[in-house]
Amino acid sequence: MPVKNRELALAFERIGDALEFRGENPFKIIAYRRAARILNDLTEDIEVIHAKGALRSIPGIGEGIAKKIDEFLRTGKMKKYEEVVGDIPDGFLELMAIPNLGPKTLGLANKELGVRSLSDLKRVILDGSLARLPRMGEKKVANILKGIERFEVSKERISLGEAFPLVTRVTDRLRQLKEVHQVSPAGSLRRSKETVGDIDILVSAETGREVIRAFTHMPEVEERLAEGDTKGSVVMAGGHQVDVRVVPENSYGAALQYFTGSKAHNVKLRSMARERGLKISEYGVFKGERKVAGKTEEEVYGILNLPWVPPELREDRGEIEAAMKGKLPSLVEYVHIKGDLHVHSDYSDGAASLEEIAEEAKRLGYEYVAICDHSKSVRYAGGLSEERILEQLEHIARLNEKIGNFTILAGTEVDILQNGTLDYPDRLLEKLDIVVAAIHMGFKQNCTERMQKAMDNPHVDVIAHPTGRLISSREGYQIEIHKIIEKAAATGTALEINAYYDRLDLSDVNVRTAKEYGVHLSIGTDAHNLHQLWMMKLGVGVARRGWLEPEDLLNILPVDALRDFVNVKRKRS
DNA sequence: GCCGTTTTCGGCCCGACTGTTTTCAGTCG
Repeated sequence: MPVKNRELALAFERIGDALEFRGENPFKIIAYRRAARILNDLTEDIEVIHAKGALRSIPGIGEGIAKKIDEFLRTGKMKKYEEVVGDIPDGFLELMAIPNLGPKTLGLANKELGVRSLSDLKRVILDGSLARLPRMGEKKVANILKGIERFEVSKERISLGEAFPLVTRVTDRLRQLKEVHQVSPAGSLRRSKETVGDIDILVSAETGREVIRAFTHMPEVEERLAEGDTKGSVVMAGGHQVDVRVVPENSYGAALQYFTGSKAHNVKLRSMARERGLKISEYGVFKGERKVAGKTEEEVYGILNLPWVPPELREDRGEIEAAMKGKLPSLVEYVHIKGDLHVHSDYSDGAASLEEIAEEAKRLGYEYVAICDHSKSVRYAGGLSEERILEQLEHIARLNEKIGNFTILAGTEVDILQNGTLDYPDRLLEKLDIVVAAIHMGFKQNCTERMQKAMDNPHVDVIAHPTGRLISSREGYQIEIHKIIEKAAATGTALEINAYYDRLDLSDVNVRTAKEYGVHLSIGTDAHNLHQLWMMKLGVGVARRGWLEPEDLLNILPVDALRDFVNVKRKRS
């Protein structure tokens, strides 16, 4: 994300928090938070938009916020920020993330008891003074204390790749119950968001009690938080919360729509409904007292004259406007994928042999798989010497003759060195079917220029994990992603959607920007063993969140067309 | 603070749950 987009988003987020804490007009708070979200989601650099004088053309950015953006970009400061956030102690606003403790209570504790930090808060709980404030009591304070415990141990959101297998186990189990009609994950997991908060699962059934009981008594359940007739909530082994809700068949669609979110998408949908004299809730769409839709999601969208919107698009990033105009993209699907374009074998640091990988890829229904082991400088990952990769090349050729109806593509994940040259010479690269290039060392050293230089090489077909981020632990290279995308467009180089669960790099928003620049994308799992090949599904999720249609992806090409793509760039020079 | 084929002012999504209340405020999703 462009650096100013991020800084402005953070500033508006903080202003929103501060205003909430100060008990300001809630709609003003929403406006700031909306602006923060818009800046996070923006595919363009806000400085570019500012230079064009087009700030006000962004929906959700009005006169006030446009002025503040302008002030910040010109002077590096924002008066409003200093005013409302300036004198609040560091870390105080974060206390609003404590479950069961909201701005009102925090504000009260601050005003009446001088609470300014987490340790202050604990003190006024323990000495009983918080419980004596108006509308407070023993139980409320006990809940806040529980919230603090969760806050302190809170593993933040878990990654999609960890949540996915967990939710599949639960939904498979629920489907076996005779009371159950339909089962679906909901929430951010259904939207394929890269991280997931609590895991929500929706069930339609005639009676809820037995379903909930079966769920809360699954062997993996560590703690039961709630166990009613329509809702069950547990902590699973590993500390992740999972909620199951049971609804009757005739409101399943409305409930699924509701619990899938995102919040911003739903808010917009509801406000559209209101303009038409309709009311949407998780029970259905109502005209006065009369229920007019709710059995399926298609019905809910249909009553607003909209086509069904794929869950991955439901982020209020223009999908509702596109749906109104009949311009929703027809998104790529997992069944379109003909091969995995980034897999490691036991030649470098992977666990599986070429034979095993080919067999498994074939079983998954692919037509090809690209073996992209590390190059010689990446010692810690068993990078291949030039002799060794030539051996591998011959090995692949022999296997391809043996296997019918399937192609192993000889590739490499060649390192982009500190000076921007590649770790193998061109005379070697030209022997390979596909060349994926990546940075693994010197994350802070002019990465933008190095990648640009690499893309100028006619043999480089794909840039792997272009930002280098690790979701759980690392920010990524210091790069200007827009320059990378522009260069990819100019040189006919594809950018990777690395589907490894902790990477998902490029991210959804960057994928969408790349598409807008006409860049092709390539999904690779970066799998280091057979089991990890399933993560292609995560990559497809990111592609769909980036609005990709089949033709935007290399992976949907038959093998000959894929070779054509490679040759076009090689012949250019 | 944003926004407008009913509005440039007066709205802004909706409901459940909980705990504190004697009619409702706060928090959550």
